[in-house]
Amino acid sequence: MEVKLPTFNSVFSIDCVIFGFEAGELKILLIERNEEPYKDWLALPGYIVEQDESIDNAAERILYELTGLRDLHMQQFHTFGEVNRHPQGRVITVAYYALIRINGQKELKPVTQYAKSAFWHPVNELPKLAFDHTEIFQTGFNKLRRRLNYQPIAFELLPEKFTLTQLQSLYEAVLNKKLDKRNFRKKMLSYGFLKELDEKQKGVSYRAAKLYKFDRRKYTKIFQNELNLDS
Amino acid sequence: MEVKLPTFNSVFSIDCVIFGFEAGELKILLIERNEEPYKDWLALPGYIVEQDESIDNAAERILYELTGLRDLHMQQFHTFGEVNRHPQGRVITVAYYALIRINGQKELKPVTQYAKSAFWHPVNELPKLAFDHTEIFQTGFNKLRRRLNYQPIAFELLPEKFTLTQLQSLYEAVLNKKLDKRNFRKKMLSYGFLKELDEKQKGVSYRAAKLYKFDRRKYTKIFQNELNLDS
DNA sequence: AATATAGTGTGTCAGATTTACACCATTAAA
DNA sequence: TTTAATGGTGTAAATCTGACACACTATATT
Repeated sequence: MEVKLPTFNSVFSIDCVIFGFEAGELKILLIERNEEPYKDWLALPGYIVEQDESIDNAAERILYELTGLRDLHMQQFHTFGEVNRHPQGRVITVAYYALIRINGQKELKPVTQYAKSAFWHPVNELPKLAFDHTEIFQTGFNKLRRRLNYQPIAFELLPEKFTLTQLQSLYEAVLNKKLDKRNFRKKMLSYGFLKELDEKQKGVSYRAAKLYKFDRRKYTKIFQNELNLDS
Repeated sequence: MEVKLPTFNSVFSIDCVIFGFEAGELKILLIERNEEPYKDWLALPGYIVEQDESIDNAAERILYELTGLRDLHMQQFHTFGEVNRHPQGRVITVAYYALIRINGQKELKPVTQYAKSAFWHPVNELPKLAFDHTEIFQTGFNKLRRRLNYQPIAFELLPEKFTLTQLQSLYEAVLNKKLDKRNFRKKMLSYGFLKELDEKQKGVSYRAAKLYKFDRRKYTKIFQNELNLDS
């Protein structure tokens, strides 16, 4: 027996909180909207999910269309479903987050006309955002903080080769507190998944620091036995 | 300028993973479906969200209609959005979880005809469930495990007055491993939010254990300064 | 009354982890 | 050569964790 699903005018969307780290500051990706409602406002990159794509795929597509960025590892973190969160009807949105190295070269260029531009903005002093995007951002930021403590996500925000000071300042930016240099280094190195390179920092006008990189293979070897309770 | 939202035949639903603890065993609430598809199968309590209710409200309503339970503190934990997770069309579902004291008296009685019955089932040896509900359950169970370590959720599963042994066996059931009795007690008591009562267990044929209760006021006082990163 | 049964309740020590804390080294620029 | 800026390092105290065993108490059984 076939039973038909009820047909409602319900719309699903995706919104993305994309974190980057640049010049010692944590930033997120914003777009300038080119569509009503909230035309000309700043907003998180987000749009409507199509009928025939999974929400994970939708997240990737939408981010690409609005910013030109691809192949990020995005994870959903919360779904926002208040009745009046969208002025034009019922829209439930699934929020995703991702981390990315901000790369001077990589241009941010919307592929659709729904956004006028896309750009990085420091997470401190965020302007007012469209819809309930300020709340969505805040929830995502909390998630990021929490995950920083038990997942190797910091390395996705840094260049491939980085100094311990850069790593520490990233932790400090995300957690919003000062850490002790010696203790921080001792602990990070004790994990055993940082690989010390034979290279040093270049172009600084003071003693150059050693460069390290994150050894993902070692990381998984070390932590393969721990339950993955992340889902 | 008014812009109309596109109209898709998208359907939203809620599914609930409700945990209870009884006779030393962790259980979840299942229903027997009375509707196609998957008529007569066992499933998590779940149904479709209405146009004019928030998803949080929908979760409460749906659980009530299918099981007769009300006023649980439910929290969403994941949204499942694969294209073909529902055989009759596109249905995206937001999964919620909650913890509850299983109370002998409290009867489980569906209010709607969509379920034939509702009952508790041990989380070990779960039968095959309808749709992707096995995966939803598994994700929720992982979430529960993780939260047990940093949130005072164990107490929602126990009677108001409980013994330390009961508390320990709950932890053991959720984490699925044996804990050391002396260390467990030392640690729990050291937090300072367990209130020792002047009462003892009754009706046991061996030395009666002291009863404790969870002092939520003390708990919040102790942990008020810690960042609440739970959202 | 004696005994069996079943679970309660308790302390210590070793090892690991966390925290606090200050100074010399190196490089480039002035 | 001096200054400015950051890199890099060790130790000791305090705290936390994990391993480990036995006497106590209440009831039921004989």
